[in-house]
Amino acid sequence: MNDADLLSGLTPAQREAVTHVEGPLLILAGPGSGKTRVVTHRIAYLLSQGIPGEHLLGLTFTNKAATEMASRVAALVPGAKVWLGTFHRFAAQFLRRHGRLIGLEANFTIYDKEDAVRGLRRVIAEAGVDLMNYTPDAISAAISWAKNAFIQPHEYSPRDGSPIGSIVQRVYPLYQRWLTLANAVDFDDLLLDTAIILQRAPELRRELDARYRYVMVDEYQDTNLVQYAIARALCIDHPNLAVTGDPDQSIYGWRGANLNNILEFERDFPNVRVVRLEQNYRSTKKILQAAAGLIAHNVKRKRKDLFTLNEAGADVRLVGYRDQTEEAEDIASRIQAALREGRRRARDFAIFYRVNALSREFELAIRRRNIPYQIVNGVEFFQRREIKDVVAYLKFIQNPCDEAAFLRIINTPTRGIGNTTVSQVLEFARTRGWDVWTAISRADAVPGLQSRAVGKLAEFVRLINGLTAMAAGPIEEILGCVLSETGYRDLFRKSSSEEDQERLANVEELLTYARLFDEQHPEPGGLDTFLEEVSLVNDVDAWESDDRVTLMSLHASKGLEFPVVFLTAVEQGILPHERSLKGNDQLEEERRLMFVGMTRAMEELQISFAAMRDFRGQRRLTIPSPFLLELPKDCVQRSGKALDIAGFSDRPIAREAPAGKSPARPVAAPIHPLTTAAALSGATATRAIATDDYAQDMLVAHPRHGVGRIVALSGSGENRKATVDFGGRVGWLKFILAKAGLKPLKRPR
DNA sequence: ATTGAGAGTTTTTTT
DNA sequence: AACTCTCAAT
Repeated sequence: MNDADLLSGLTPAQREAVTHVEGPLLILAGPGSGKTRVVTHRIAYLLSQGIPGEHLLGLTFTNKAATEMASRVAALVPGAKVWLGTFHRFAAQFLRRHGRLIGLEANFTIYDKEDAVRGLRRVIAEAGVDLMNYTPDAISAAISWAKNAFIQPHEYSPRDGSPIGSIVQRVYPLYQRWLTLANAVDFDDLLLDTAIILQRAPELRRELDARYRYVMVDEYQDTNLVQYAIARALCIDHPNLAVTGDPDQSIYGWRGANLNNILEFERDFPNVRVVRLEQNYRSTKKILQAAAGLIAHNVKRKRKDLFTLNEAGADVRLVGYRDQTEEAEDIASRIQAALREGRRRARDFAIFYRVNALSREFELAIRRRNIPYQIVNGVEFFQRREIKDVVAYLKFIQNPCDEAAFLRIINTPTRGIGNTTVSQVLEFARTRGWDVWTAISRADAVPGLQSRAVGKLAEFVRLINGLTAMAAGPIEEILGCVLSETGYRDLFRKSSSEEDQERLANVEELLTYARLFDEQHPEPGGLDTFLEEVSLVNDVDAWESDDRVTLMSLHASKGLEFPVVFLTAVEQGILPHERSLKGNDQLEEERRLMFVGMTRAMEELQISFAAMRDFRGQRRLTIPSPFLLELPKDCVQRSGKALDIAGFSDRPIAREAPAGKSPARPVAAPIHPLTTAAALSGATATRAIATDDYAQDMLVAHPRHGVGRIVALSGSGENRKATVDFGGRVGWLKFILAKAGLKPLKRPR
């Protein structure tokens, strides 16, 4: 694509941003202002100016944003080699290479919050710290806060008289030492360690600065101090930092995002070029007007004048329902009616809520009507117990110092190694300064250990050794062996409980995921990449714009757009959330959150609340959110009887008949995003059909060896291989399916 | 060492 | 209401 094509169809402001090459650039981009388009076109423009792709670095907050950008850049400049990804991924890759400088081996593990809190618990217990009445969660949050504020263990000092502060001061260094011994980092460390290294190793910093001449940061308003430090470190010799952001869409203050980073960008980079994108291409006038009216109530804000040339559109609907059931049913009915009349497709709709826990009622109402839907829910899949258990085996194989993984798998499934044994081993490890693996490898040296326990531990070590031998192979194969070797598979096979069947289904989904991964990463030794991916992805990233109604939290909605949006449960205590009522800053963040939600809507927006809501098993009367009173009246139409109760009826209430019920139409059942991704992948479609007939755990017949059970599968197409367990003398054998003539006997289950 | 019952706690949002 | 953790019985 040539320059003229690149620049055609851009407004003067957009063009100014796209053609800016040298020096710092700040793009203040309102919602729906074509920001992504500007960023991707700028990348294409830089490339067209002869700048090699290797010199460009784009940092985002979600993988989704990164993927989106990458695919749009690829469309503009096929084959462009630009590094686009999240801060956390960048940091993880950086630490794989340079972590040694801070005591991390290349095979370090990334702990999620659950792992981190578990470890913290242990550390606290071992050190005998009195938590007073604080929970480990609270301590963990405090440590996380410190890390985001660029405070290292030895630098931490509590504010005078802060009880939690003094606990943190004691625990933080212990926790950090525990992580180091396990060769592990938590999410915050990824960024913090990277920033520290860049600070301590000027040579390396210079090298990276020179390598990444042009750095771009998306959603700059969400950066915290540490991310700021990283970006800054890469832009000292070559101050070509281009950031995009919108202070009004800053909704991650609770994660340490520092709004000052964007508000003071002009001070940090005095000769910055500032470009404002204030024209909205997404929403109707009424929607934009309502959103602008709301956000105008924020005091700490740079004024921005949003406008659109789109048509006025319908009024924003404000509906008060009796309770959450009526709310969910009415919304589902409206969607159903629009689908029935052919006015809309399912993918046109989105339902937003402040907390994920509110999704259930909507899910039920929508499912009842057989409307296809998709819940985009945090990190749900990889958070499930069975998934984490199986993945923990992989983690332990990759990094045998990983204590969190060890604790998770040592007795899962149960193998007769109980708490006492584990504690003795860990204690032993501590006194010698050994990691867990070393300790269990020499279990016979542990004082006071029963001989039975020693035997069991030796067995465990053998199991892990066996698995480690396969570590360089395909992930799907390793997983398959984990399942059969640990007895996990038998456990599931024998069980008939609903719960276990669901677990089995999840594990199988993980296998599919692994298979897809293997296909995309054919080179051996992808285990660390796989684990990194598993640790850093979330379900939002797997979100497919399939033809389904989308249910998601307000936070997850950022960056997306939908023709019709339902913003639900806008009640005091929910939006704004009760834990955000304290400070004005927090209240303003909640208001921004609502602003973000509203501005996702293109054509229709409905905002609702319920007069009664079930909460923690209790039914309570609610108070409508104060934000509702801040909506400009002339673009909002009110309805619903609860408005009377709520004292909103200063104008006659338009009663609308609820959308009628209709015979259910057969539509696809909702499936998990990961399944969707797998089902839609081209790789799946082009695979040879025959090899698809084989599945994990299937019984097969071999002409010579007789009947065996498939332990693991790997590879794809003609190269798809199966590891088969024939039992007895024959044991395990590996076959190329296309050639071996294995006869499928029976599907598992 | 494992299991099950009862107690107690939880929930904001996400990399 | 749902989940996790603790403690006592097997």
